Amino acid sequence: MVRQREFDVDKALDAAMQLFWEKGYEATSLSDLTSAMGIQRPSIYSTFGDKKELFEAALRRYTSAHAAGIRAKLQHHPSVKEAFRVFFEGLVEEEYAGTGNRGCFCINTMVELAPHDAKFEILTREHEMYLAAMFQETIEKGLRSGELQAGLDAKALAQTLVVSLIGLTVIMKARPERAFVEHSVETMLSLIK
Amino acid sequence: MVRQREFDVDKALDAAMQLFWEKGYEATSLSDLTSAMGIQRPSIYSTFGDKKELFEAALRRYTSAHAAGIRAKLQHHPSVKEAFRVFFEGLVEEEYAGTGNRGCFCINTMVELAPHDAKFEILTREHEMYLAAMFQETIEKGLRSGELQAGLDAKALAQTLVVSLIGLTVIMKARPERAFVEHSVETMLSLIK
DNA sequence: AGTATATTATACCGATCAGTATATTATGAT
DNA sequence: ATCATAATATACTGATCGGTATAATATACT
Repeated sequence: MVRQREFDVDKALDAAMQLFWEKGYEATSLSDLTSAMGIQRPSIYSTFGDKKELFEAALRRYTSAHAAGIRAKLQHHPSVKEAFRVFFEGLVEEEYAGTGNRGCFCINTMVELAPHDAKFEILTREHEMYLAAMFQETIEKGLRSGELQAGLDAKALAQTLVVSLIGLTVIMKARPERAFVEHSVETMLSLIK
Repeated sequence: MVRQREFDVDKALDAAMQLFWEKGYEATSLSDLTSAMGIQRPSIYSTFGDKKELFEAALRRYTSAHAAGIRAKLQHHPSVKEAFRVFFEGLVEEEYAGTGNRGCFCINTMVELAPHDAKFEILTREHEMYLAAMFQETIEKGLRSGELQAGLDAKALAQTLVVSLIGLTVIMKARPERAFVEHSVETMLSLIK
């Protein structure tokens, strides 16, 4: 009965996500978006709404993929200590390997939009809280298995690791000497005992 | 021989700093700046150069004041542990007291500009390295006085505290429950032993 | 085949962007 | 008092911004 959409909504949203992730909200123009997404301006508006709504959709796409990725990494090793070590060291390795340096889309948004837009304050907070909950679950698993020493405060430690993760991600944007972040990672990991 | 400037360069730069600090580079327009600085557009260009140069001057002004402020706080207490405790707890108190929430201008710049502009990558990195050096000096003072236990790695700890400071500052933009950051601060401080 | 409907492409909207040309005004030396 | 100089205020530049009106195009049902 009607003409059907010619582009892949998912692929288009992914392209928008990549662009917003790299450049942020303000610095990304509608022209940038149409080029990257391979569709025309009216298609963006009819499918995703205005620029802010598209950004929100892109961020939601990012956070769910990001959370799923971290969950997978934390479950990859039977040892909780080893899982966290591989996770944090992999984070550093990833940032220093490539030339690009996008960091975390959610953290970028926390800095750029959360202080001026309640919707993104909530959205980014919820993501970080979700990460903290995953970290806490992982630590509690280590406590149950006896790998981690009893009496360790799983919640406080999980929250500390989230703060560290954010700090690491942000400082790497300034490209400090690798030893700087490696020392920090080592010290952080020493808290998981 | 010539007409003299009618506005206070320092006051104008301070107004620009406040604005860039609050809104970031892209979201601050020249019109915003002329309003806040109380001067006309050509006065900005003749005195400070273009928007990027003005931003750089504002950031430099911020980083020197910021570093001096932190130095003063770290030297305020004879006990190193107490000095760090007061510093970090004051940081949290400050953010949760007011309604506003600007965080740190340098961190904002690390996220917004450092990944795409080498000048700001260097500038922000140098500031964070300077903070790390101050932290390290403070820790070494505690080692010399015997307050801190011998064998403690002053450099690694200082770097970790800088990462934590950044993480705390950023997560507070998402306004998590205060207990979240307080737990993190407590855990961080436990590393200074 | 004809028609209703939604997607597409083009071109446009007023508003605002960073930056500047122009002309006026104020200063200090002669 | 005149003049050279620089700071000021106004108004403008072309470019780009986010968003949309319009018209052409393609589909699925009758």
